[in-house]
Amino acid sequence: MTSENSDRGYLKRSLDLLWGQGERPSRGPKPGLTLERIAAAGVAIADAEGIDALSMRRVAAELGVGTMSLYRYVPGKAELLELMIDRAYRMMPGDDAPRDADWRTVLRYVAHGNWRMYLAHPWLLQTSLARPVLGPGAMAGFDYALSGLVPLPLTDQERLGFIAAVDGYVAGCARAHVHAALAARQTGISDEEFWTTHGPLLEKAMLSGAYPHAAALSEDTFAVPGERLFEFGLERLLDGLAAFLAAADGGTAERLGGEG
Amino acid sequence: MTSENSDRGYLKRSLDLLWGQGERPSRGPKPGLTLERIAAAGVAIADAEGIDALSMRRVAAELGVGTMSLYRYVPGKAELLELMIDRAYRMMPGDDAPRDADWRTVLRYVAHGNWRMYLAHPWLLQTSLARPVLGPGAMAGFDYALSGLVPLPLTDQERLGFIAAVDGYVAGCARAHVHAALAARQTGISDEEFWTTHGPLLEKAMLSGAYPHAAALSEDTFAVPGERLFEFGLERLLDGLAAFLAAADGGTAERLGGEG
DNA sequence: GCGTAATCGGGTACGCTGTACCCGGTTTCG
DNA sequence: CGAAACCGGGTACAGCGTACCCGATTACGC
Repeated sequence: MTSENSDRGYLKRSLDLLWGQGERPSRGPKPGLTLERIAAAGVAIADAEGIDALSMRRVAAELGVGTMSLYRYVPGKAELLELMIDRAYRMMPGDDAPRDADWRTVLRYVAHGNWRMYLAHPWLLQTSLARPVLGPGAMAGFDYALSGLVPLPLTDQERLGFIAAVDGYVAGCARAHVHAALAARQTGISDEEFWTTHGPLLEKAMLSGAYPHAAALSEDTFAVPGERLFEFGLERLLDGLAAFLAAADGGTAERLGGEG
Repeated sequence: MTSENSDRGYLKRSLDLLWGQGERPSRGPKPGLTLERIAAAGVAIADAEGIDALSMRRVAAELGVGTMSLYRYVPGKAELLELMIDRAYRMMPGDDAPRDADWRTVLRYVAHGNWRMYLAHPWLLQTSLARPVLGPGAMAGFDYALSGLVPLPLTDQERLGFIAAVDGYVAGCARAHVHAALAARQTGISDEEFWTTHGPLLEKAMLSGAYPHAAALSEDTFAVPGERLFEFGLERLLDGLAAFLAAADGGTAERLGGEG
């Protein structure tokens, strides 16, 4: 992963790729590949075998071309990853997205949709992007979330605040959840097996008295599924946003930004 | 990054390292290094030069030893990373942590502390762990957060829900913020420069009509600093948790788990 | 119609990575 | 005082991203 990319043209090329600005030159043979096919192949590999299995050689092999041919379409692996990410973003909003619904329904859908997206493409949370991807897929998701907030008496900065809060919460929760799920797959050790094997060691640490509050927890505390934990916090967050809305309506809220 | 670790002893060794279970054997020369020094060197490199600069050779060079000597102390790079992560976690809770404070003060401190931690060690959010680290540092932070929730009339699962919600939110927000900050450093392009250079392209996309709500946003919408966005959402989340607390007290809440 | 410029496909090679394997020197026990 | 156990680390290998280069292919200008 070459993230030390000091080429100043890097970003421009990357955005051009994302937004399909490259027009075919007139001369020369026709390209045998498309960005679509390359990105799709990358996503398929990352989904099936994990992000570590993604290499330029592997993608090229999947497409039945020479490794260096990929560089005719993509400046480097970083840009390929950005294409893959924006492609994954395209599943939001889905066909089942509620339209013209109230803000809470929309944000809840966005949260659940992103959650599903992260579970379907765990590598989304394992990548270390140089800059958050600003491609068509990401824009569509953002615009949809925004559509639910337009009728509300908020400033634009507050609307962004609502979306950033939900997106941040989902990404953080999904990260924790996905890491736990990947662990089971990669090590071949299930959660139960993990606890039966290593419970004693951790229990010894508990009994040391260094973590009195954790030691006092009931046994089934960690038995709650990650998804349920996610839902619980999500509803709390939405409640908090609702409370802000009420306070803003009543004039008692500390507002964010000028008039929207 | 070798994450395809199918060795079933991997986890055990890793936890043993984290909890310092390895007793010195009687025979043979004394080790010239310690896990502490190795982890500290790794953290120093990752902080200063980014996670991509972290390699076994680089760490060994930093310590003035041969590359392979590290493998006398650490089974592999993955375990080194776990040591580094738990070491970073140790800064939470800090010396300024409020003790015996109300739950909101404690959770707010946890959130801000984790935020500071992620900004100080951005690589924490770029790592793809096999399993969330369960070392002494992480436990101490968890126990502290828990301490603020003990007096509340909640089930243990709800207490976990509170902490998971805050931790998740902070991690997600910090991830977005850190990626943006790293981008500026790595590409040498400031945020302003980015927008002046690539604003036109994105503006063209806006004017396409595909993103009507985003296009209608006022110009200063994205001018709000990431930290302020973080604070805004955090207070909303804490408000939502407070609302749940009130509802639980009033018996109108949908509870999580059995009796705590 | 044809020379030529431009582009595509991709082979070779370089410097980097994690780490398996092995050997020699050092320490301590029986 | 052997012998067992352990430390340090050199060598080597497979795999990575990609710089550089060259032959084949295409379409434009004349």
